[in-house]
Amino acid sequence: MMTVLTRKQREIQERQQRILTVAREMLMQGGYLGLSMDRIATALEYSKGTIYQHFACKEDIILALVNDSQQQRCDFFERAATFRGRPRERLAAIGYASELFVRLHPDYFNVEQIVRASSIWEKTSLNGRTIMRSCESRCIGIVSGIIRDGVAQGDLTLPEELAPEDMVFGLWAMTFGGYSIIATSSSLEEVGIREPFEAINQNITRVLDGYGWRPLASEHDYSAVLVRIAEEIFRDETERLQSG
Amino acid sequence: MMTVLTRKQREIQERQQRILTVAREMLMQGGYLGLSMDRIATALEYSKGTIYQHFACKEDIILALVNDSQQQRCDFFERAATFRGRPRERLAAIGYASELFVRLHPDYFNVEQIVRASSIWEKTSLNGRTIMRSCESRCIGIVSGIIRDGVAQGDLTLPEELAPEDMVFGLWAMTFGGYSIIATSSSLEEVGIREPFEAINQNITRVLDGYGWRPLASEHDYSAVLVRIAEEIFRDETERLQSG
DNA sequence: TCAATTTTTGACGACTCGTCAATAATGCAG
DNA sequence: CTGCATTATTGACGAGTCGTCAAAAATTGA
Repeated sequence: MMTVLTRKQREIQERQQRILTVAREMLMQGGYLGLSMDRIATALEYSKGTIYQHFACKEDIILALVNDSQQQRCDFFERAATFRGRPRERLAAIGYASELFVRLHPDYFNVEQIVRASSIWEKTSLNGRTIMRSCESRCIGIVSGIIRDGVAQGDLTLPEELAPEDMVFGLWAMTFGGYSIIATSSSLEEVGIREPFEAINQNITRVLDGYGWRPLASEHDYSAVLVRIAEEIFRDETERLQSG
Repeated sequence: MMTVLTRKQREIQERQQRILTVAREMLMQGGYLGLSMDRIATALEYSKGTIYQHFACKEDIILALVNDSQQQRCDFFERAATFRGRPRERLAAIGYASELFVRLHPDYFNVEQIVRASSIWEKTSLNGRTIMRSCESRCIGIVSGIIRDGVAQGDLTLPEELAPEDMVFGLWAMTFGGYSIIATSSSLEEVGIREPFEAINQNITRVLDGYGWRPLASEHDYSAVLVRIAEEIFRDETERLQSG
């Protein structure tokens, strides 16, 4: 597809990006209520009507922001799944990807929570919703695929009544819940939770051990594996994180 | 404290309740955006000013709703913790309380998510926030207490670097995340998650097994324990659930 | 009974969002 | 280059929102 864009089209694309950039800033600053179409227009020195040419409503802008990040997470997951190793090691790579993602997008879970809550979802366009759903189910598919590999290789046995997807749901719930709480709670320290990220990792390890997924954490040096994952799969991102 | 309320004071208290009732309805109907102070006033046939005599802002009404439920959950947890049995059985009682609560308040996690997201929190009054925080930390305290009992009785060993609170955080993340996803996702079935509640229970069991908390799920008939919990601690609520 | 106090009211200002006729810019054909 | 057709941009507008506050009504108590 060798489409050559006209100058106008390029301008429009660029403007779309600028809208999202300033919108993200406003959202971080003042949450859902801090994001205002008028203020976006003023900030970019366009009229409101022009902004509405790009997005049908405020909520669609927010969803676009979520989807931008969501897509990056999907990519992270896909790359993580290519790690060469036993299934549980590959799942560790997913875990690494997950944490990397949340550290690179510290605000993401705030925004996802906005979309999920408060009747925002209902106002978004079908298109945006479809993108979000497809990202979600791709991520689920990647993880459940690894679980199936684990079963196939004999490292893991699931009870009959439990589908791999049910196991994914547990991991999903723990990470989504954990990161959301971290993003929205001001005072975890006060209730005795000093290192929430580390706590999530620990607890996820326990889930997998609880399923008896070999090799267990006690049988294998997973921290060494994580070092390899960081180097082999996420070299650039890891560096970006350490320097930023 | 033998305070006798005047007729007026009783009226006011009653009105407060009615405000919350109609607000809850609106919130369920149309989310954050569906809740309007003008409409509350119209619905109750008072003027807006009178509503503002009860709550300083829209957000405080929402927080009051959350706190109402939150307090009930605290009570559930406290009652659950009184179950006579080994620590892990008492934790199972907490799990039962948790599920009972979410089933009795199917909308609660929607509302909690609204409060956590979208800059609502910042607008709430100090008073309401304090109540919510105190409920939260009471719940955490109850669970971490049970964990400490488990350690004390030799049923459970925690790694040195892990505080009981970190373990609580894992359970909290899984339940909060799971219930929130359930409350806000329309299409779990489509991605292969058929019985999300059951899946959460299963996964929590795995976490505890992963910590090696005796007796393990395989060594003990916890479903029989749950029957006892339902009968001995939550007889009324369980019935209400089955008939409602 | 009547003045002091409390409660209630709803018009008001300041902001939103999203629309849409009118205006400006651009593309294109002759 | 000119003049028409198409596309893009504008911002005033309607409909709602929240929260305030002087004025009106109700209640209290002496």
